[in-house]
Amino acid sequence: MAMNCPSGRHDRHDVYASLCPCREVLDLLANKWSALAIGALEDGPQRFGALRRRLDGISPKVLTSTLRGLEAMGFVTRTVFPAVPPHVEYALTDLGRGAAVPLSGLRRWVEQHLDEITEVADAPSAAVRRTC
Amino acid sequence: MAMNCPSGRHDRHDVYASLCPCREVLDLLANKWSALAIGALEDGPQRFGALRRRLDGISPKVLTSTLRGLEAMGFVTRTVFPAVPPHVEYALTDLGRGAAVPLSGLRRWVEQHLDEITEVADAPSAAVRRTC
DNA sequence: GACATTAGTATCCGACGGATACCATTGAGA
DNA sequence: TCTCAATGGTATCCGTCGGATACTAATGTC
Repeated sequence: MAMNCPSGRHDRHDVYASLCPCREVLDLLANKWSALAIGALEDGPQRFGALRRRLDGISPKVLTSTLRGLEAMGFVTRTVFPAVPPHVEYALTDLGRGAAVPLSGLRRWVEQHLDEITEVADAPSAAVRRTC
Repeated sequence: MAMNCPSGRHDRHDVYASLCPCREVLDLLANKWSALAIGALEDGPQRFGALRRRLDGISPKVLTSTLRGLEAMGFVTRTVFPAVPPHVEYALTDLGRGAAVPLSGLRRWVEQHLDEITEVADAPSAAVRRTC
């Protein structure tokens, strides 16, 4: 149970240490929209509008801030093609492709176990709709 | 690219469909504190205070609401032992143990790749502290 | 001249996260 | 007897964030 981070140099990081930068990264990735955006970009580079449609229900403001956050940490690149109307492409970096692996695992787990979850969450004041 | 959910009965769920209950589940699990709490509970049942200490930096209010959310969806159980001072134990359900797998993957990935991330996020206005 | 397209930004509002203070109850210690 | 610590929260306040909606610039097309 090492508290590795708070004390200077180290080569083992710990998401359970509040001062470890891990926390910021976890906060960025452990987020509904980030998980969906990175997953969408696994199919190849996408334009803003395509992501907006794929991430059904996201508002443009939130999509912008999600992508800016991912860009700032080096998970995606943003490429502007000078054209009118504007043409901007977002793509995963190598780092982004790496992060996509555990995130895909999470998305897949949720999809595959939803039925069990709704079953369980059923009895007490149903926090989850049962049918789509 | 199936939009499986919005139309009644189905046995394939899709986190990319805004109306699929998947979304609520993903929103609950794809969250910093949920990921940490479920990870902490993998070591066995824990009391409120122990979780509070383990999830370094969480406020009691947020810990309560996180645990209540996980309980409502059937990922953790809450057991009250009638005693003074109060004694309450939180534990993973089978479902919670299942969800813990991809979440561990995500936490581990972040810890193992933090150095690359800070390196990349370095050049532009460093959104991430480099040392702990 | 009117309209569609694209990648956002501007604005408003309510919900949520985070920080802090506080509570009830009892056993142990002074 | 008085005081203190321990536990599992709740109450309160405040700033940030998410979500919804409207709007913009610049150009090609009809």
